[in-house]
Amino acid sequence: MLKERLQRPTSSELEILRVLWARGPSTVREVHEALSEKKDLGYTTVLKLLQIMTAKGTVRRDEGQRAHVYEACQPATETKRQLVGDVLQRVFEGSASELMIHALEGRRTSRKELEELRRMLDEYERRTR
Amino acid sequence: MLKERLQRPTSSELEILRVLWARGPSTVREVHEALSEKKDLGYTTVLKLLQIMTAKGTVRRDEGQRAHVYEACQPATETKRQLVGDVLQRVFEGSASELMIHALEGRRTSRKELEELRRMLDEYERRTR
DNA sequence: CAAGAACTACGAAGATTTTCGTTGACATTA
DNA sequence: TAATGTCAACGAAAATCTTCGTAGTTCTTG
Repeated sequence: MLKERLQRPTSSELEILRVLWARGPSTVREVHEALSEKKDLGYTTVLKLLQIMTAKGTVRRDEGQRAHVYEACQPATETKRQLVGDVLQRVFEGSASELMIHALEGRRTSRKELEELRRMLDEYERRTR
Repeated sequence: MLKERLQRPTSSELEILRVLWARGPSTVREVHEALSEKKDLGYTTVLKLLQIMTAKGTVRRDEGQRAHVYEACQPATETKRQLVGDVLQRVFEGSASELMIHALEGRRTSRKELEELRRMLDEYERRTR
């Protein structure tokens, strides 16, 4: 089942990916414990999710040990890009400024974050000039 | 069934909302025709979706005419805010600059769009100072 | 070694989404 | 007015997502 690109993790899958991104390769137990902080999920639920994600090619696993070790197939950045790119197209017809306007409304954005955003733009522009 | 806030339209629902946002209040036939440009959906599929969205409070309808007229309950901006806010939290832990970085990578962004982004930041800053 | 603990695999129930077919009401028109 | 077209309501199939329980296997340890 080769099918690298185009991940669209579901909501639960994303939660698991976030753990894997934060912790690096992890066992079911580790993912389950990390998730337990926030949600109350059964161990086998997490296991099943990881099995499904393996089938989908979202994660791969090392079966070397008895407790298999799971790892995201794509780097976090790539998946995040796809997720935001999806919203960008589906909601904002590709307009990054529309996206950002709506991201900034609906919350108080600190002076610091605005500076950061400007720095980002300079950086991006310099890099792609 | 009062439940104004917190819309999380599904993928299909979003497509319908986009038509309603673009056209304003519309009949099933009108929505169906607009969608047919892109996708191939049956008339009753669109009708059913609109009925479900009515039940969820996503749209309301005027039954004055034989062909009911549907309209989004929330202004487009509000729903878009919620959609992007959702991604902002779930994917980027609330960091707008992370969101923007990933939105810009994964595509070629024109000089024009970058200017627009800067203008938008200035505008936002001025407005919230 | 026997009992219990830690794991994976399976299957399946329940919820939600997506998509239509069918039916019956109402309207237009030949 | 009879045939044809346009609509909404319903129900329901198929696909996907979410969540576990159970069974069977492989350690660990008293």
